[in-house]
Amino acid sequence: MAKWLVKTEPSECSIDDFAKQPGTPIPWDGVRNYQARNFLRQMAAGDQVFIYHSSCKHIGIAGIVRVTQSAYPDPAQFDPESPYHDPKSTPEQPRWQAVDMQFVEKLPALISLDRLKNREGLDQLPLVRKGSRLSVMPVSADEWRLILGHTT
DNA sequence: GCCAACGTTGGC
DNA sequence: GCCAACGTTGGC
Repeated sequence: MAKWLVKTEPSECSIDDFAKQPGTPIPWDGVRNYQARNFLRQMAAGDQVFIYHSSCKHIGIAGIVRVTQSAYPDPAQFDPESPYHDPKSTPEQPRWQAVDMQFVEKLPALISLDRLKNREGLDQLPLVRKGSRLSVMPVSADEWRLILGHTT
């Protein structure tokens, strides 16, 4: 089972929004970057995903969700009213994908970006690489374990 | 609010 | 195909 990390602004969708509806799949939509989209396409039901809070007061990994539905065309791309509308997308040739995810757990304590940067073994994780803006990325089993492993 | 780094667009 | 201009991301 593959593992992943996704970034989100908690004002948009936070781990608490998942926690409020523990049995309900929430669409992960609005991804408008090709590299991130390609990773979305590789997600399978059952995959676990770190939720990372960005552009906020407490930056870091806040919890875990899991994929309940693999990639399907993101409806927002067809909606002229949506900020995620893409006029170059058609139902025959959709450019963008969404997946559904649902709550697994909120971490007892946020794992801060600062801590992630200082952890050995995470140098290859795009999240901590200078200038990286990738919002959906794979996490290896080793990285996953390192991230959860120690909390000091 | 600032700004470095990045991705995309479009003229040539 | 190049690359300048522009818009966005995201930490600080």
